[in-house]
Amino acid sequence: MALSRSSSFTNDKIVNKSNKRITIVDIAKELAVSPSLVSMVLSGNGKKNRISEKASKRVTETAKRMGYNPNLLARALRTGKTGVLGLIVADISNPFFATLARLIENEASRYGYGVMFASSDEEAEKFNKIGNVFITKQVDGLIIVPVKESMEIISEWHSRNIPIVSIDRYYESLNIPYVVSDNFDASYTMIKYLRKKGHNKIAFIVRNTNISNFKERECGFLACANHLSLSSEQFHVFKLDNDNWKKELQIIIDKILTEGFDVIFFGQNMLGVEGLRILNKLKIQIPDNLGVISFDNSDVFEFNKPRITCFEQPLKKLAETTLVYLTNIIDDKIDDKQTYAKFKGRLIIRESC
Amino acid sequence: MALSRSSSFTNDKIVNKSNKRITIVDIAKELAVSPSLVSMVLSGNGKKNRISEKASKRVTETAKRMGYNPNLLARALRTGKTGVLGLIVADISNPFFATLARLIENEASRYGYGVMFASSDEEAEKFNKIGNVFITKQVDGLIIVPVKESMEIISEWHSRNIPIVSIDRYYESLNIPYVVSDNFDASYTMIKYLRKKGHNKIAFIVRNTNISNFKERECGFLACANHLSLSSEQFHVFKLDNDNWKKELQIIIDKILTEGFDVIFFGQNMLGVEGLRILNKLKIQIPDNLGVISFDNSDVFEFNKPRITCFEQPLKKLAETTLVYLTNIIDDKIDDKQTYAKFKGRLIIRESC
DNA sequence: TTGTATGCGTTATCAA
DNA sequence: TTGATAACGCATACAA
Repeated sequence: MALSRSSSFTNDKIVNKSNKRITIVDIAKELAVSPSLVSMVLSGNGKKNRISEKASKRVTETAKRMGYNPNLLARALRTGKTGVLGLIVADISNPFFATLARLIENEASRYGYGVMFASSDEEAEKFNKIGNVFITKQVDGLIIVPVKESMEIISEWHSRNIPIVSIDRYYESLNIPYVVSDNFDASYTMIKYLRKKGHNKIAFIVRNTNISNFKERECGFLACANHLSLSSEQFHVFKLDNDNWKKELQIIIDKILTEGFDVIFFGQNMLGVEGLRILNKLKIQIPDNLGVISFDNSDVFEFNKPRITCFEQPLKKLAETTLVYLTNIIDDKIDDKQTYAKFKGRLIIRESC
Repeated sequence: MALSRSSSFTNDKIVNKSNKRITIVDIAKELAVSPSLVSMVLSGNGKKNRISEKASKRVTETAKRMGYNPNLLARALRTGKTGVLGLIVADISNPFFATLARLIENEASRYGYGVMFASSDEEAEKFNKIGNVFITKQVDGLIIVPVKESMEIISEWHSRNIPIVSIDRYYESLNIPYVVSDNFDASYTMIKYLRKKGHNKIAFIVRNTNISNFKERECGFLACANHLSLSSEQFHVFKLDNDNWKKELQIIIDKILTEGFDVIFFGQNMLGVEGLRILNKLKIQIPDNLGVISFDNSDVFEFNKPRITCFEQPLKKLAETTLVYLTNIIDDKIDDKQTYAKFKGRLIIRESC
């Protein structure tokens, strides 16, 4: 390969010397027309600018022949559009977010966007830093999973007119479009199911944070408990602080076991997986000694024995709608105020309760 | 913070109204110096260009005061460096790649790079398209997981002098740096372990492709079988074509069960998970009726009952080394020929065999 | 329907 | 040690 003198590949270095990148100017020269004409055609605005069919054709053809590739950087500098979206999740290695990321990737590419990602680890500081990096890199829009204490950060971005859609979680008081599942309904449904199955003493474990999704799960839980006239002995909410939550979880589970709850309701994917790890280690018999139900689906819940009943979020819908919203904001097609979507998920009944 | 009027955050809106983006020209005017001086200081080349301490300080200070943010697009257009890396994995929603992506994200950010990702779904066509999008977007480098039939595509990119590091898989004949685990050793180790446990008839399931990792796993398997003088009845390699592999897997597993193999060796994470799903559905007793061992670790393998013995890859090392290589190539610090790293992983012994 | 001129914000070259 | 000026490649308002 390195020997063939005539191949355009192998000559790259040599060719590069004489032959810099092909630009619209080169094409214009070749055709003896103006660069602007070429630009209009090649940027897809030929029709809009009423360029003649013939001229258009000539341009596109020689562009192809000369091996023209638009310099997106130059275009971006000029137009302010990079064609890149920024995605901030809590942790891309968490299957929940990885799945979400994949769906978002698919949708984004349908609209011609690439996506940069980064993980916040649920830390506001990282969240802030990442977002600012994205903004500095001039992403056209941001898809964010808010974290604890991130409201002001997001608000600040919003005030700079960065197109943002919040996914999975949201801040009601921010006028930022959001796409979430109906966590209230989900909790409610799950509790009703537990009651129907005859469970009498329910332990609900959730993160101690004001983030919408966790809060709504808790509210759904409490509302349903209230609606079903459960006494305060029949249910309890256990809250985990973010730092060192694994240790706390261990302690809470010990407590739950000694206090004779008959079912644990994990308020999140990660809590469910980690909780299950602990329960398995303790060799707790599920569902005989203890029922288990968890938010979010996961391969783990399917492979654990017994398989774990859970509530699956409609991730595909979330991703789809998020991109509809975001592209609309970017294209100035919607007022971003009060735009939101809430989708219902589904209970997947298995053997754990 | 939100109350302090002097904070740069709260004043942002007010500033934004009257004030378009602050550029080095604005700063230059303010200080009555030339834009080039400002540029030199702000781009960190002050020392190199022997700008006086005093001038440097004045520039940085007023830049901060005026709320200057460099326009990375303009810089990128000028320098040709975007500060973005492109990552092509087979599927970001696959926990194996999601974990890898997270580790790469961490490393990349240490070097000041952002990362765009996309999934090839093991399809050469998508792989090609994605990579070209990345290149068009002028990423500074590419981290790729090659797929079947992707050699020429990669070679073409390489010939265009795109910095590339291949991870997890590689093409020997391409002079492209790669970072992989020692798949040969892994297979070898696993088989030796199986033999030691007394297994006599081993079914090895792997994808039918020439991609390095799968090929080496197969070679390791065969070499070890040979080394241990296994007869041809004592082992067999089953190969799956990519399209519709799930159905094929089902058929192969049926065959394995009827032909009385006493252990299945899954040559990949996904095969292991899907295979296990099938075995569980058939209510096969593991390890009594059939032993199971798989490549790659996974939560599923930990939660399945019995837990699945597997071989874990040293993902962190892969990610670290990949970024060392890639940044070196980008900075022209190494000759990219014949640079590679192979790391050994570890066997995780559990109850499935 | 086409062409001209200018700017996007930086950096790099050269001269002072 | 600093400044003037020319690119980087493209898109657009305006003129023809």
